[in-house]
Amino acid sequence: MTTASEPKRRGRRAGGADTKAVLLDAAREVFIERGYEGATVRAIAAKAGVDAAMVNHWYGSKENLFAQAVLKLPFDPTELVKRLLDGPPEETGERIVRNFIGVWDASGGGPFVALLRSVTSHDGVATMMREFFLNNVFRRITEKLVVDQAELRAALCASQVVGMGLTRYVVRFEPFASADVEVVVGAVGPNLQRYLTGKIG
Amino acid sequence: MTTASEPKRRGRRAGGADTKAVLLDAAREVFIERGYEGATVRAIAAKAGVDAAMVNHWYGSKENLFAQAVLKLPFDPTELVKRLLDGPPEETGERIVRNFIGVWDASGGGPFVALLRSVTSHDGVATMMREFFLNNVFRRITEKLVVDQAELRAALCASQVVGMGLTRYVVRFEPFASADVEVVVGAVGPNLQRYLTGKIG
DNA sequence: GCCGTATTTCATCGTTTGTTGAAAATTAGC
DNA sequence: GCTAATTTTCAACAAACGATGAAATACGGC
Repeated sequence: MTTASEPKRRGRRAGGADTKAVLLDAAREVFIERGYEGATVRAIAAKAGVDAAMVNHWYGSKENLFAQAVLKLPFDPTELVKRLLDGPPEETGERIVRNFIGVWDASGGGPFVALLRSVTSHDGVATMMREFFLNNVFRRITEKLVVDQAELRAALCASQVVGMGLTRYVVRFEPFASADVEVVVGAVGPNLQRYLTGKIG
Repeated sequence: MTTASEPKRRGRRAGGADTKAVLLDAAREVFIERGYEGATVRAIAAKAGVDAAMVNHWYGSKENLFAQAVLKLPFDPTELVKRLLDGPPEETGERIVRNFIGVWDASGGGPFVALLRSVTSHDGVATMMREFFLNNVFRRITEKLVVDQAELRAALCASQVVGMGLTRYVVRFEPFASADVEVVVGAVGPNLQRYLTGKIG
């Protein structure tokens, strides 16, 4: 068996860097930049400074590497929802915008762009986005707010939030893409709030 | 010269169908379904029922075929803008939603999905989306409405509209994806209207 | 019916893709 | 220092890609 679930590290390379981790970081970068199909195993290995065969040695396949590097959530959605619900209910929309833009901006929009860039070429990315945005985040929020049409409201919020990400990080509609966080909060927040607690009929 | 800008049709094949046009339709379908990189010249030719070499014979390259089949607008933006502005200004948001959803639904979301599926793998798609949504549509609308922050308002509208498309056709957030057009109009229209003429500061 | 051109077919080229297995290099345990 | 396990390198594989050019076919003009 060479798939190496958890190496017992008998040998180690000169640089001392952990190849498996370096490979994961490089993979994340390249997947973000080029999407699943656009990212080649050789390009990932090159960015990591190792041989291409290391990918299959440490992760078995490109597919599995993608799952580890991109598909796996880097944080706990429960914590995020708690933060979004913490405060006046009538300001939930603004908090949602502030949080998402804040997190995404901090990483240059990376994780979101990675998902979107691969939503075409990799089965399961769309499912994963549904799972996250709808079931793990917005559905839980509309649940707590006790409103009618909870599912539709959640989907509406998701539509505005992913649209925000698409606009700001991928297609880059100016001046929205470069606008200050608080400008976006002031603009989008109230609309999100209407989706959450307003009249949508 | 064999690139055939406008063939003088000396010869014709048994079926009588115009290969160039058949190829264009097949290309549009496959590009929509698999994106630029995912769509192979051979798959397009197969769907058109012709040899793969026909692609290069009639269009020179896969690149050019993509431009002809997907990148080229199938309609006049000016006409669309006129339609969107025709009516009470306070209902512009609703008209925008009704029009876009109407057009997209009629084609199963095809054109929009094609753009989004290829926004990763083909240079110029993002530029083309900016050109269309911002400069050709929403920027012209906010211009006519004579409002402050016209650029930002246009970008905000674009963010909601592309988010709508992404949600309804690509990631398919339910129940939004299957909702009746008028439900979407009632839900999203007012938000779009606020982006157009409301207070966004 | 012949000729020239347009169209189509076919075989094939040169790359690039993910993946594999054997050999080489490196390190820990003793 | 020897051994065994691990990690890395290297060469190569089969498959699929876009593209090309020559040969074969179909058809209108005459």
